[in-house]
Amino acid sequence: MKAGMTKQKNISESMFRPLRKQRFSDQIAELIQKKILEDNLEIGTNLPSEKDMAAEFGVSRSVVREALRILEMSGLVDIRKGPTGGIFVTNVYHEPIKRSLSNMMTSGDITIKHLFEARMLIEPRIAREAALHAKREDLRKVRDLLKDSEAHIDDPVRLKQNNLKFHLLLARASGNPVLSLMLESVIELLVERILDFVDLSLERHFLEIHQEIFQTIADKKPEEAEKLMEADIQNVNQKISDFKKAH
Amino acid sequence: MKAGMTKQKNISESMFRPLRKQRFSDQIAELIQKKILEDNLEIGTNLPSEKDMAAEFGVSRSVVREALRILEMSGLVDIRKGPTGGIFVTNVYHEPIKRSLSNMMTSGDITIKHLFEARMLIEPRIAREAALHAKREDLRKVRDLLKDSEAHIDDPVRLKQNNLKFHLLLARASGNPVLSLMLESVIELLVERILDFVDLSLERHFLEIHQEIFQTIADKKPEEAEKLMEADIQNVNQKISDFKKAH
DNA sequence: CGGCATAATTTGCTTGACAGTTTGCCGGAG
DNA sequence: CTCCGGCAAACTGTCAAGCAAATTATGCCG
Repeated sequence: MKAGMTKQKNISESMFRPLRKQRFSDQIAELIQKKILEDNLEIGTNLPSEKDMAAEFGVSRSVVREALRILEMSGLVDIRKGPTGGIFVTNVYHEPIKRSLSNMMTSGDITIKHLFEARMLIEPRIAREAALHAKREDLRKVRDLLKDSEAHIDDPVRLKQNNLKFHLLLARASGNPVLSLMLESVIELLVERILDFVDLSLERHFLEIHQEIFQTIADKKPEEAEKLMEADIQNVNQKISDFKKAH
Repeated sequence: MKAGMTKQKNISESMFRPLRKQRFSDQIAELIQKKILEDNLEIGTNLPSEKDMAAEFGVSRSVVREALRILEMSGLVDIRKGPTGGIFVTNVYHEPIKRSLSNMMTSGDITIKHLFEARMLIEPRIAREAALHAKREDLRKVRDLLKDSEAHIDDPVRLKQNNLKFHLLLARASGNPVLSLMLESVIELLVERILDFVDLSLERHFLEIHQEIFQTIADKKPEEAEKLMEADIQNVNQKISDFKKAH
């Protein structure tokens, strides 16, 4: 258990060490990644099988498999078994972020409160940006979602799903994928960890608020959208606290 | 190992699909991860070798190796060869996030502008929170850093490094690791992609601004810290634009 | 005591084989 | 003709054993 050298941080030292030879698996992961990203391969594109790639790159299957674990964790590929199986392009860039946050929760570095604070910072801004930049297509999607909720007003589970989707759609509509990415990760983690267990009876109320928010966005009123969203999240936050106290 | 059962995401769909059997490598990655996080193993702790783990878990080395690629990408372990080598605990939670953002840049989904917008949203808030919550220890670190900069006022490379560090230290001092994590990822990516090539002569000026900001934080003036930080980033942003136009 | 070859340890990679899963195909029964 | 069952095929998943490469400790020798 001798400690043994942590990673170096400052340049003067790192000038001479980091010529560390890269593993084949890392290099190949990078090549495949480059192919996917630079060629903008569509989601669902079928890449060659492990065996074929191994042959193409001139390495063993193990190396390719390790590379695939890397790409999988990066949210770039999806792997399925069987004759129609293989390696498929995907993109779930927020998964790695969710994992990092989740890990920090497990180790006790962050709490739900921190996540809510982050959400409280990002989401009102997103509402604002959405009011400014939402495209017609974005608005249509949100409108359809709200209509679906109205049509299933007595199905609280569906309402809850839709209410979550509302926030994700707005994030996409904000026009800044960086904020969208961060918000998605935070929200999905919150849902997994607590929101999933909260009283369903509130969802109908949330829907009403969402309709209000949508209106201000459709009307391109950034200030009001921002404020309403702030109130909405504060509201959810409050319900959660109540809920936690009651249990 | 019949169970399988991955994590489910939404209730209605997950009812029928996700009984996908998990790979050994995934399960083992999870076990090791749990060990690291829940036992709060210190950074640098030496885990058993591949061979030993394979024996302990009763699987082949290939499986363990794939698990290690997963943990490596999650920023949880660091692997070195040789007699003093092995598998060491680390924690670079922001690396996966940086990778995701980097991938999105490569595929053209985001631009530098988006990153700056995110930074513009997060960092003034961080300055504010730092003014409110910074511990004495945090302040000391920042003070030391600024002193080091003064002592090397004629070494622009060092100044640049320190100026970057200033932002990271402040993020840590904010008391919210979620915001800190996000900011670190964004800033480091910006540095890698562009800030590294910008005129060094400006660094001395940035140092002065940082000193001002530090003063407001030490004096616990959140409003002013927030404003100064906003101006600082706007300033950097401006310099970058100028620089890009000139090249 | 210092320097240098050597051994030991650990990761990195290869090969070949077989198991498990999922789908398409084909043939026979109704 | 259609439906059903089982077989074959095409993948990924796992194992085993061994060698290569890197890196450090060891111990010999001058």
